[in-house]
Amino acid sequence: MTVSKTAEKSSEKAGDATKGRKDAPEGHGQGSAEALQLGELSEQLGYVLKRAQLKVFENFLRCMASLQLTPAQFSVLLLVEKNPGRNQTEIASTLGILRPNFVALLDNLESRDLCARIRSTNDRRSHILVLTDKGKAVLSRAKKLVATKHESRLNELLGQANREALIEMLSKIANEF
Amino acid sequence: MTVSKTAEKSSEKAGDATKGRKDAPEGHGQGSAEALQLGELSEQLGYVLKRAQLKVFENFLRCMASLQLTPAQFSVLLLVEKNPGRNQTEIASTLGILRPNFVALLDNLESRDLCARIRSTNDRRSHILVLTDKGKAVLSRAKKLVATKHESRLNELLGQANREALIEMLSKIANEF
DNA sequence: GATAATTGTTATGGACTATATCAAATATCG
DNA sequence: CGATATTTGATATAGTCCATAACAATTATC
Repeated sequence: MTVSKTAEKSSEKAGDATKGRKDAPEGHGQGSAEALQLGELSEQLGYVLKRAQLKVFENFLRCMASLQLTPAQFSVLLLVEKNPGRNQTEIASTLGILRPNFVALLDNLESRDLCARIRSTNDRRSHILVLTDKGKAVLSRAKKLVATKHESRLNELLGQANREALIEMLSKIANEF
Repeated sequence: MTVSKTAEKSSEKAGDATKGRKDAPEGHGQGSAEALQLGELSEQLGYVLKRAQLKVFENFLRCMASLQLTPAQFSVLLLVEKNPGRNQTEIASTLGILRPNFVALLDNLESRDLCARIRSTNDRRSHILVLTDKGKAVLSRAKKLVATKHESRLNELLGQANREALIEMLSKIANEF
């Protein structure tokens, strides 16, 4: 497994910092005027990780605009589909979502008829979660959109092999750091 | 540059889902009882990226507990050190922080005497940013902590080469996705 | 059968993010 | 020059996400 070196961009990003320098006679401090040096920042794992995460979520939302699914909602649908019949606590905690915060998320999915809460006959405290037919259909379309417009984007950027290596490393960090 | 395959863990994570199944006679739905299947979720870039980011920030905060520096504060100090004499707008926008939100962040750093706002003589609207002596000292200690307790942790987890490859790929995503 | 624990829920506060607006200062242009 | 537009730091405010406490209903424990 090989990683091809490619990131040569000097990294610009937020804002548009590219106008013209003013070489004033240094009244006081005033370094000068353009292109800040990121310096050690571009080597900071946390910094670059956060930036990448924001970009990926942003792209995800654009890809899912037609279905109106957020990353969190998508992950819930995926998990419920894979594990039908689990209750809220199980689904939520697996996703790292606190039970109180999961309620509104589910209310949303249920109000859109994508997911349903069913009172369990075994334990009448808990709500069993299942995807509705519409939920299954929407999730199916969502998966295609993700594969087509989202993951594919990453593949052309990094290449299939690097993409897999990346996910592998991130998983390792998420699970063992 | 080569990436060694290492992440073989089946990815567990939140909660402790590893006890024993109960094969109840399926009163209604109730799948069964343990270890949810993540399924395609573990392959979703956004999912794994977010989880990794949270873990890394978490670890960063622990490492910086003695200095009470958040990732955002650390990044500001780093950037101001590397680019002394820039104004708030420049520093903030480079970090992807909106000017209004940058004010409180700076108020904090300034109240702790880590950073100073100096009214520019060239443009009396803007505040030039500089690290105080204490700010420089704290940043220096912070860098050592990060290198010692934070980055090193990543190195033993992935290996030096993979760590560099990872940061390179994340940078690429952050800048070109 | 009394007490403890669990489930879904509500209320609430904190952190982070995003927009509109403002006064002071500067830039632009007729 | 002088009117208008723009920029800078700041405030106010709203929205989202995350975290804790508390509660009623239900179940588990002893």
